[in-house]
Amino acid sequence: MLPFLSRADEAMDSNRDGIMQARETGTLGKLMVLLDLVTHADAPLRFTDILSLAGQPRGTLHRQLGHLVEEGLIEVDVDGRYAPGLRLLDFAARSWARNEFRLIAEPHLADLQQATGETVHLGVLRGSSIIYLDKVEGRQPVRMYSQIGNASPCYCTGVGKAALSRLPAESLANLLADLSFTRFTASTHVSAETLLAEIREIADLGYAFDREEHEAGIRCVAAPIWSEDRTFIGGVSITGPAYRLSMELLRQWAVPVQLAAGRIMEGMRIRLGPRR
Amino acid sequence: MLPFLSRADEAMDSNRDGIMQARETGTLGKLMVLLDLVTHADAPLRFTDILSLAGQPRGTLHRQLGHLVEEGLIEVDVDGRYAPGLRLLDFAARSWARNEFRLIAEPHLADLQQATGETVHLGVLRGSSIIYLDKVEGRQPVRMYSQIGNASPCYCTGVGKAALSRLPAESLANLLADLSFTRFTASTHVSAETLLAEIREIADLGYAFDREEHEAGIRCVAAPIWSEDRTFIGGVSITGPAYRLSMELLRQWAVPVQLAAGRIMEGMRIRLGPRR
DNA sequence: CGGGTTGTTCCATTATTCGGAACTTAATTT
DNA sequence: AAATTAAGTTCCGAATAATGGAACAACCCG
Repeated sequence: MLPFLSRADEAMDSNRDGIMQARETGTLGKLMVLLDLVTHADAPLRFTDILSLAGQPRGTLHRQLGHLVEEGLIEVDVDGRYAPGLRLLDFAARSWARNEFRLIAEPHLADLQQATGETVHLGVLRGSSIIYLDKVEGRQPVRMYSQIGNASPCYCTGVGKAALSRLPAESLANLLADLSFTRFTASTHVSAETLLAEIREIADLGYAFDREEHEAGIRCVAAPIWSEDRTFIGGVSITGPAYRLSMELLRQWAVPVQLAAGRIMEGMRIRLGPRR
Repeated sequence: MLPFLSRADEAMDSNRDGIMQARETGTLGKLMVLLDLVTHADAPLRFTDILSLAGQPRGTLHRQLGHLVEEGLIEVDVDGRYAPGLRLLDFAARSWARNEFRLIAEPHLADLQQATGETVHLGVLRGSSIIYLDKVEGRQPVRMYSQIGNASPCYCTGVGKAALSRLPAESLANLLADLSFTRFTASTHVSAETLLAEIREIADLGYAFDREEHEAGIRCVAAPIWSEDRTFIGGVSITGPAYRLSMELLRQWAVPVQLAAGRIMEGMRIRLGPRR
């Protein structure tokens, strides 16, 4: 597979108590759990905060954080609070700049934006999250990094549900089994049953809606993008405010979104060569 | 210090042979060296490429890469080549979105852009690199991530040289001693002596120029931003094409750039509280 | 088919991490 | 101001994970 392809069905190791489980990668796994804690927090965390979240012995945690700081993955402020480090930016900038999937999709996203005048997103399924890889807005200069790179749940985003509709049955079942739902709005799916029902519908139609399920007042229509072997799955979407995007309009736009998705898949096939 | 503050004088561990040294952080350090190799490469690397670059035994390297892949920091394509992983994006998006320095500087960058019509950059000194934290362009929608997050050398960028001019003498000496110069254009500094001479000048003037030293045809004027204890150092700059930005014009803009830098420092002081 | 290249697995040795406890420092209460 | 509690740091024997050499498998390519 291309560099942007990876197992779309890997499980996430977290539970509801805030205590995170180490992954099967020894030392690295434990450190990444900490990095996750620090980067996902709403504000810089103090040592004790992390201590209770990580459930590690004090001495151990102290050294682990020290190493992360030493490497620039985490930074410490005057008050001894831990915040994400800037070295992460450098890593990410490179990861993004050369991502093949993004490069292939880029022109088609621009076309779609031109055709509709609304914001276009490109996302990839990673675990049970959608990671947004690109965004093309109209008019106003984009607030960079605004959405790009962010991981959003798959069960309440258009791209997410579109992606799930192309997941092999077994992978989908595993993913749904481990999924925990958070109600963001009145229309957010909160059960695997209703979600699965909609995913089946989407699989037939070939496109998905987000009916203000993630953010009140925001709708979108999305189409899936997948590799033949289904190891790589993502999607494109058109997003905008509900007052401007009626469900009727979204239904009309399902066609151009699917066309764009098709062209991107075509581009992938060319890059991949005829053999696959 | 604030979360965005960290030792500005830490040394970088790399040498010219392409063999990178492990840092003093045990297992993590070794893995980060690998991640550096993969993210800094121009194209996905094959196992053997990394083998020669990293100078590790095959078995060891194999396991290390396996762990990085397992954690999503690196991804493997069909041909077994290694590329940066998308998990890095998620980390970085959060690191960026909540960075205090950037948040404080944001409005002043916009003002500066409005006043001059040219591109404004915000950067921070990390080791001997400048990491760009923000960018405000005129007109055209920004190509996101384009510059943001990128690490550039300190000795050939306006922000870099401005930052160096505020580094304590000892830290500066250490940094210069370890610096290795790459000639990007005809006017790039390639010796510590000439660089030091210019830095002394900049320290007096309070602003720095980039006279097409990093990229031919691109000039800039920059002013330093620093915390009182000099543990945090960065800068703002106005950048643009040489044909439009005469040296005369840049000299005029030195004033607004310094004013903007001053206002950002003021903002930092308020955030930090009166005690420091 | 044969020979080189590339990637993977195994396992005894070695180095690192682990984690309890003692210790220092800072903040809070009496 | 002294006493008390909380917060953060250091230490070191025991437990664990990383190391790296070598053997093994897969893949080209001529």
